[in-house]
Amino acid sequence: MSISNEIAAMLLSMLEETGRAEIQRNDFAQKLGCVPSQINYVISSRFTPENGYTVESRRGGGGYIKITRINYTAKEQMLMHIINSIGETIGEQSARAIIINLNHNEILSAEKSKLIIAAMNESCYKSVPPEFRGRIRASVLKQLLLASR
Amino acid sequence: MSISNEIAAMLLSMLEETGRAEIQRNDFAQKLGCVPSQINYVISSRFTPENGYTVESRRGGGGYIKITRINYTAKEQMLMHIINSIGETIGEQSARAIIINLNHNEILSAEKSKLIIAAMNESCYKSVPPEFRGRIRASVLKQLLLASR
DNA sequence: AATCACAAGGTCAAAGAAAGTCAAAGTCAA
DNA sequence: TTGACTTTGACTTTCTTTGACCTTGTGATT
Repeated sequence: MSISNEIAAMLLSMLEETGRAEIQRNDFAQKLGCVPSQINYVISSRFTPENGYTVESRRGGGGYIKITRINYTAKEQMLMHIINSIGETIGEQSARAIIINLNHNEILSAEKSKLIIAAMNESCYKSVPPEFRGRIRASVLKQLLLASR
Repeated sequence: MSISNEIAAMLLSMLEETGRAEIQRNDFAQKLGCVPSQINYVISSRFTPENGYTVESRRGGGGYIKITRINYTAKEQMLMHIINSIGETIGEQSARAIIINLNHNEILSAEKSKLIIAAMNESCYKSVPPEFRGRIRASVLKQLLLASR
């Protein structure tokens, strides 16, 4: 298990309890035995809007970093919003993040999520040159999401 | 007995126990006395969708390779049979026919069928030269069927 | 008010750690 | 003796870890 994963797990468990995670970067890094900037790395690689999180922070004395889960009220609109936000091309990891997030928000059932994730698997696109893969993956994802309503 | 067979046997025995095998490529290769890339060879030659396996992986620190196998009930056998009957490439109409058929035989729910049919839509593959389309469609279909149980 | 020191957090690029790709070379049975 | 399957290793891509340096906020001193 990598340190980044532990950091993420720690933050997730805080989010679990109270719906938000508020930390002081240096303290937190110290507690987990890593350099402070690694906290930023973890946040920017795992607690993205795509993953359903927002992040606020403040510098200076008494500074902090606060992570909250995005709470979508209109679920149907969220789907459309997400579909529209998908660009011309997408990678397996990002696609996966989107699906997991939708599942988290109960917009996609576990079963459907599983299917869609399967269709995002890189192995599906092996037969085509790399520069094409993201484009097709994006189209397939959009079609699947549209059909999932 | 070739090394590749030993690697496969090792993975199979892991799968036996829990239905999934998770390894770290370099460690595993070391333990078995082969070069890391041979693990990829074994996986891509033996743990294919046609054989009922799905593979996920991550690179970088803390990376891994995870193999899962489907269970073998009557319906799954049926599915595997179908998956194996799909060739290297498939057109939208044939794909659609297969799915509708599976749905009629109650092997696929209406909801799942709808999703899979959406992913077979020619419009998904427009961004890629025609000669590639059938191939990707076939891989996507196989993955989806595999994940549909 | 202007300045200064300190206390946060932010950025970025280099180095490290894993897995993926590909093609050349080797093996072996038909 | 050819053709399918294996083995190997150089090179690539992706993800993580680290640290030097930057920016911003707070409070104390002039």
